[in-house]
Amino acid sequence: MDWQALSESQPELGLIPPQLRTQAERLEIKRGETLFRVNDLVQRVFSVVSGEVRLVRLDRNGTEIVLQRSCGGFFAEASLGNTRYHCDAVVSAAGTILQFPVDAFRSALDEKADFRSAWMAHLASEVRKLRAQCERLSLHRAADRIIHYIESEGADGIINLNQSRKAWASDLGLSHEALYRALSRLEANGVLQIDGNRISTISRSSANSASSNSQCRC
Amino acid sequence: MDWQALSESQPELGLIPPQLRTQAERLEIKRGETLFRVNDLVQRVFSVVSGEVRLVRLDRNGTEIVLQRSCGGFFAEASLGNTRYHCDAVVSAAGTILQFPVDAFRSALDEKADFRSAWMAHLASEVRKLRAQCERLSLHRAADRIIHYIESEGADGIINLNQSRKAWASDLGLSHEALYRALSRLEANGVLQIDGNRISTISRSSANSASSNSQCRC
DNA sequence: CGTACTTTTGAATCGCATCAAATCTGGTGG
DNA sequence: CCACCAGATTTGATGCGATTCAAAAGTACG
Repeated sequence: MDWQALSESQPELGLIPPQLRTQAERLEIKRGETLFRVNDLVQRVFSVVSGEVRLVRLDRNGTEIVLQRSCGGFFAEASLGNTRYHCDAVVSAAGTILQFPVDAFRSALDEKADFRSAWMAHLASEVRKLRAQCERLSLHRAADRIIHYIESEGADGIINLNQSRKAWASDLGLSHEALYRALSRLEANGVLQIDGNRISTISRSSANSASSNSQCRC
Repeated sequence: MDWQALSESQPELGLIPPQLRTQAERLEIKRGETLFRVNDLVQRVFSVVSGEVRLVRLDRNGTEIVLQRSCGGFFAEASLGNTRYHCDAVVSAAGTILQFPVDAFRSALDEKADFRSAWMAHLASEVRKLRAQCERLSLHRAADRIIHYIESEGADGIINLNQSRKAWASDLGLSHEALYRALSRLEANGVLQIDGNRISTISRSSANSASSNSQCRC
């Protein structure tokens, strides 16, 4: 398995120690397939390489509640601490995944101090990113979400998108039409400079500091 | 310090080992105060007991980008892995916080296997909750977010709210008016049963399974 | 060249935010 | 106990912005 190439697209795979790598299995997944179901014993840890996997829960009426859509990287990390799953994992777009035996994963975390701290750093970084994404999604205007994304995910107000605008729109919780329109409006208003996948904010001379008058969450 | 009472309102404080507890400091915080700034050295780890703290970043025009609003529990967990902060921490509602020396925190994680796995489980659980919240916030209709909340945070379609509806509305990324209206509409339509803070979904006999025709994120 | 997908623009509709105001609630002090 | 106040809860009216449906143009790839 080409861990070099894999780690470039999925940085968290770079954390995996050599011994654990040898126990990884590559798996082709087809749309509609189920990787695990509620109450199944946790026996593997999964990472999406390509395609999409959804964690879903069915309510009493059979309505699907999506808990997570994963297009890359580990998912259901909390399963490491549980014996059984609390949701189903369904493939929503064909692709490939990696799977590790959960016992080997757990003992690697126990024994390898390096891996352990790398894994904790990975989790903490996920938490940070997700918190920012929640704040972004709670903004109501498309333009605000775009600016928030650039300022929080980019560097110095500049970002290089590594995904299509349609996928970005989905990240931002917007329809792709809304994203396209907001982008061109922001460019027309001189707020953004757009050059293909390189998008940057333009600093206005009238820099008045933020008001910070918004309501508290609690 | 009354760790018993603290752990009841902030479960993650229950993880802290005795030795680390002795090094905790309680701190009263006032609105407008700054706990740390960008590029400050990471010297403490913080947990909100009451009030609200925001992690913010200022863009080139001085506009405030909110990365996180914390009304309880640890915040800026990623600072444990960094030497300097990447944002400011500003008090947006007066209250009290706990602070731990970061060195003591790190060595406790190194030395105490129990604390370490509890902390990893805490982080993984945060990741799970935040992913579900992101999915929830990417739903467009108020009713969908409410149902999603009940099904993902509650048990068996029943939830006991431990916060005001106004605070819940903020969690859901809705105005409180929109939440009130959606709740009474759902109750009138026989979808929800509302009894004070106990809210439950009602299973309809016409249980047709989910369609799962929604677009992929990628 | 054809196919599948993304990007782009248009028009109509829907749902939520916002502003406003009234009522209800719990807690404080006289 | 009651008056009072700060919040939370509730209802109404209005406007805006995003979704949705539709369709055309651009683009990558076999």
